[in-house]
Amino acid sequence: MAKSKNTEQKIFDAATELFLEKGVDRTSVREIANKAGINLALMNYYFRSKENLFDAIFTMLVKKNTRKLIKILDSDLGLEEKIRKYVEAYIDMLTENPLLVSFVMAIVHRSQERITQMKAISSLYSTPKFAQQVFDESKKGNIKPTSPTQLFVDMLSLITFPFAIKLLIMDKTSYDEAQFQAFMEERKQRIPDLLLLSIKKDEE
Amino acid sequence: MAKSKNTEQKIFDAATELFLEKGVDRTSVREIANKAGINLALMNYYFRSKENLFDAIFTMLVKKNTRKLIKILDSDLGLEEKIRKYVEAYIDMLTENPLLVSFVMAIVHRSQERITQMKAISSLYSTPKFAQQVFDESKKGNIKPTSPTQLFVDMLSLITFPFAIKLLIMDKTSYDEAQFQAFMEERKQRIPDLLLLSIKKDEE
DNA sequence: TCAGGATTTAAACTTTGTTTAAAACATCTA
DNA sequence: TAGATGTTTTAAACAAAGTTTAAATCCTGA
Repeated sequence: MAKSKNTEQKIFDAATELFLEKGVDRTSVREIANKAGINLALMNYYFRSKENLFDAIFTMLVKKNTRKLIKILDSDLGLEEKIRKYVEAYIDMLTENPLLVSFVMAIVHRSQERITQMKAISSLYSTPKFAQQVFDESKKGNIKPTSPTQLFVDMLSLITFPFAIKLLIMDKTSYDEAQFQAFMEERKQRIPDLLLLSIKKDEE
Repeated sequence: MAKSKNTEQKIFDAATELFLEKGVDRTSVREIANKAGINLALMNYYFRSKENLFDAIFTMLVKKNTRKLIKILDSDLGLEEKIRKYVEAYIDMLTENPLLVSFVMAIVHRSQERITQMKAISSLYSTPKFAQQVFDESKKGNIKPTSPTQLFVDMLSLITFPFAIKLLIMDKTSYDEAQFQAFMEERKQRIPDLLLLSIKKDEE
């Protein structure tokens, strides 16, 4: 068990590094074996397949980087502050881990079916507390009657999609890296403002 | 040239059908050759590679399906009506062509670099007229001072991203296909309302 | 008509991920 | 301690994929 754990870990670490560096598709199993200093077949021995290895790594990365987001969503903060904190933390997270974006895109694109089975993803998008909160505030008349699902999808879309089309935006606007950062920084204000405005009760 | 055009077209058509049906990755070149009734090597003769063939098909599909969208964006409609029409047409388009979504995701994921070079995509997201309009209305004081880019990115995100995470949404909400349709139908109202609210001048 | 370019073919090549079967190693029990 | 048993590692082969090659065939224009 001692040495085996070691080998498994070596594969996991080497693959993580390579996947992040060059993307999953452009990383071959032989390369992983090389970098880990192990025999080619061991990858299939420990992880059943490359796809499986990717899942394991992806789950780890998501778990590691989204704890904070889930905590915010499940906290007792008021709706406004919760949304502001969530948007900011999410944008920070994707800015610091640009590869998570492409990983998510990889999943979304390559195996929509599988994405719903991944617990890490699943828990990230499970929002009972947030939904309840929106529901309660609607009922109490503090905000407009609002579908929690629509609101949450709005929020996710506004946060995530711009990262997915980052190069397109940079191309169209001639932004450099720093300007794109500033663009996303601006969105930390803009998105909550937009969302809060949309649920704000009409003055009567 | 007569027969050749024919062969090229046969490859193109067979590949289009297969790509749409099973996705690019799950379609092999041999399958395409089979379906087209041609020799395996002809695919590489006419299109330099499978990747290239995909690009050609993708460009065709985008062109074919986005003419209407571009027309709306370049029209002389007022900002409000333009946004409403655009959102509706875009959602209709993605609803009718679910595969365009996964095609876009495939591109976004697999070759961000290349996406900016694709003229079809590029023209879809080139919005000088819309930007000018937002700029003018801002200046005239008809709407809040608004960054056209931010507004356009908001709009695209709110329209497109939900399709990308469709299965996730269906899973979380236990929607069936029809309910998801209704969900997107609702967004045809919701998204313009949201966007217009965000640019509406504060009453003083 | 026939020379030369375009098209088509069969076959092979390269690189993937994966599997196999035997060897090496470790561990536990009689 | 010796041997059996299960785990880990190895080298080799496999199948499927995209691509390339080189020869054969077809077509066209002088």
